[in-house]
Amino acid sequence: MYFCIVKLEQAIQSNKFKNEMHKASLNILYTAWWLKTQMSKVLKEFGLTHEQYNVMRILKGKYPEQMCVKDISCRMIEKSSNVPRIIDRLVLKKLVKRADSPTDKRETVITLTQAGIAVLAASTESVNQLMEQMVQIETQEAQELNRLLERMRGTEV
Amino acid sequence: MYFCIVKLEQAIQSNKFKNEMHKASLNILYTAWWLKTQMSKVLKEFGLTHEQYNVMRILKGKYPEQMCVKDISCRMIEKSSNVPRIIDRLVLKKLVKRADSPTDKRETVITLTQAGIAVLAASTESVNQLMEQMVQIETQEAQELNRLLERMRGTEV
DNA sequence: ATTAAATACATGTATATACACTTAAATAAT
DNA sequence: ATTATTTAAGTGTATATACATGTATTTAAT
Repeated sequence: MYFCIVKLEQAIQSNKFKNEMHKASLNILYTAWWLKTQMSKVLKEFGLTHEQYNVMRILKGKYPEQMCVKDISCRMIEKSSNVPRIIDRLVLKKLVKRADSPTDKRETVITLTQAGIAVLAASTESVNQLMEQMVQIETQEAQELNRLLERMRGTEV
Repeated sequence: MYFCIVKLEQAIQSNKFKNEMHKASLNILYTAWWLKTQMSKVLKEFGLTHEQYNVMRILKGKYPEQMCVKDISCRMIEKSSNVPRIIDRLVLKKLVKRADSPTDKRETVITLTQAGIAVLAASTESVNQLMEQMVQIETQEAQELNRLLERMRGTEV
């Protein structure tokens, strides 16, 4: 049982921020890293990486429908992920299966296997448990966080 | 000139969130990816990756003092970054120089070169410019965002 | 003083990211 | 109908991440 580093200043050993906005950017990057690291620890017990888990969750969202690679890609959190190769590894572990599309010969269609569904269910339970004990902010605070993040991204570029 | 995707639901083509907390986690991960992607576009013009830039900024914080690899590592946003190899690439580009430590033979000490300082200054200006036009939230909102992120991480595990 | 433990860094491997390029197939244009 | 364009997926390369291991050196313990 330990306390994680709360303050960004401690985490990156710096307090030289240009302004609150700059600090917020670094805070978001650090928090994302922290979230991924915590989750990866749990997923590792199931032999999964964060990205493999993400692909499986996306497939679950449409199950038992099949999904083509493009449809998975556009739902990924990190858009530049190389989905074909993530699928390669899931196929090797027999957690998903890949087949040629009947309607479009360019496409391949992917589905979870029964093993995949089982592993996903078990790992999701562990991840949810972790999240509940790790992150204890109120619903209202989470809402405000969502509002601010979307406001942050919502600017003309 | 285009508008970026504001809503998480659009960005990842899903509205199936367990709760606001779950949505906030995904929102943080997506926003971090978005920030890194935008910044990387700018840094690419200077031949830098996001991580190489981070190492150079850390070195700048102590300049003209030299820093050992460990001191750089513990200041990285992503703690699991492999700093020796990031430095390898910066050395090849002659943006930093590496020398044996006079006090501890296990250590190597790193400093920015004059070229490194110039490239860092120019790229930082571009990054700041991008940030200013990209992210237009109020100081007060940024403060609230910082508070919420640190509250989110500030839980016993 | 010698040995044991800890530390700093480097190296190795698997996976992921970022992005350019290739190939085959589908769609649009003529 | 033929050609051109676009699209879907896969491949290749450089870099980064995550983590285990190796090696030299320093510090602590005896």
